[in-house]
Amino acid sequence: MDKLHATEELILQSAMQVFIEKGRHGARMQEIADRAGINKALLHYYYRSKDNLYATVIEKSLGKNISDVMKILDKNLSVEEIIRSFIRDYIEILRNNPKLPLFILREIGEGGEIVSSVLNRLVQRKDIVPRKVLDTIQRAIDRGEIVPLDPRQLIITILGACLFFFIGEPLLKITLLKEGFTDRDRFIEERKEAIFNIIAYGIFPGGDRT
Amino acid sequence: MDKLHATEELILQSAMQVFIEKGRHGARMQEIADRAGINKALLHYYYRSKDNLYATVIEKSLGKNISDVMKILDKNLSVEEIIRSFIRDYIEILRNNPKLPLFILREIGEGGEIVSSVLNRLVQRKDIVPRKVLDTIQRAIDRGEIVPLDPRQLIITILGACLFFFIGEPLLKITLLKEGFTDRDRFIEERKEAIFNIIAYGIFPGGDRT
DNA sequence: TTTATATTTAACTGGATGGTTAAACTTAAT
DNA sequence: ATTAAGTTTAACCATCCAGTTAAATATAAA
Repeated sequence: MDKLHATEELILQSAMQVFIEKGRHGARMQEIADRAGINKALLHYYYRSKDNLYATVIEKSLGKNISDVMKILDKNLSVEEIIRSFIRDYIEILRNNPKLPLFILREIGEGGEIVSSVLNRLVQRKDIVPRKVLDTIQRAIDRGEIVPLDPRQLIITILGACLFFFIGEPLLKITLLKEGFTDRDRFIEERKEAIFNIIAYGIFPGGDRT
Repeated sequence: MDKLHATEELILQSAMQVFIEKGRHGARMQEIADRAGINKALLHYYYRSKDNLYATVIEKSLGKNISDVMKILDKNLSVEEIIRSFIRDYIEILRNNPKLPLFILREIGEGGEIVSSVLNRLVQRKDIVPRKVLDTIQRAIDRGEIVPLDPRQLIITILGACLFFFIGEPLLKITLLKEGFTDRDRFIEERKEAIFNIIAYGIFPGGDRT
């Protein structure tokens, strides 16, 4: 990376960290500068304003997040393989960036002009509807390979199942996981299997549908 | 309600709204006062400081959230009935307070001293591990009524499945639900059935386990 | 009516923040 | 070596914010 973009990128990474930790209004430009090991004036040299920096961070992290999900979902595989690999790969991504999803959900949930224009720009720039996987699921339903259901309900359910451990972890640790939670990595690994098995086969053995 | 507590409660409700919308650092005391229809000095008369008000809001909303979940989970029912009623009731609660969970997850994810001490106080004050439902599930597993799995994995999966639509809605609306999402209430109702059926029976018909 | 408490007003304050500036310094390219 | 661009420093500034204050007013209770 050339020097010009190195500093720009360094600032962006530092800003992302601080915004993730402190939120948009809690983050301080001086702190971002300290984190990046530069002086504050340089933040403005490169990004002009706090809002601009924030918008760039939102755009970057959102783009990456959606891209991650789409990449995993849009594969030429059977539904079973898509679900299995999605759960496995997405949880791996979440394990490596546990704080990013909550940051994104939080900022988008909060709304505001900056977020809105980032979202609008994103939508204008490319189609982010996961059409392929929706079709794949629907075709599998038509062929009787999976039960009739709205593919979107299925995907939302899987997303939520994968995400929740990571976005709710501090709370889970004082409630559900307060006792006997000794190996986080193992629990996450088990999570991959557990989610897939529940989604695929449910929890009632050989159960009939009602 | 007596007058003394009416103002105190009014301030608290207004503060909760504003904190939910703007976050801790984005919320302004003047705005909270405006929302409550009082003058700003009265905020300090009743709650002494912004931090104190925030801590009270966190404690209140967290307490309610955990209480909601625990109340639904800790019933004397079969596993099937617990899951069915949990999904139904929890989604109803979420429908009526769509912004609260994300607020809580966000603030806890952000951490900080205030949140930590609220969490500590909460933990000291009472046991918030949902023991009963964990036992119920484990006993059903032992009896072969449901497949062997870690009860905590199951509960986390169900929580995530119920929550995600609500916390991720703005993002889902430009991605997965961009097209054909015309009746939100209907979608939410369908969600109850979809989640239950997926959890209970999975998506592969009469599927064998792997 | 008096007393006590709750509420308001309007102005103020100290500190923090995002942003700016000019000059100096450093680094990279020619 | 010179020039151009990137970076730093240190100070500054206007604005905003949480919090304060004294006095006045309103409301509730006795």
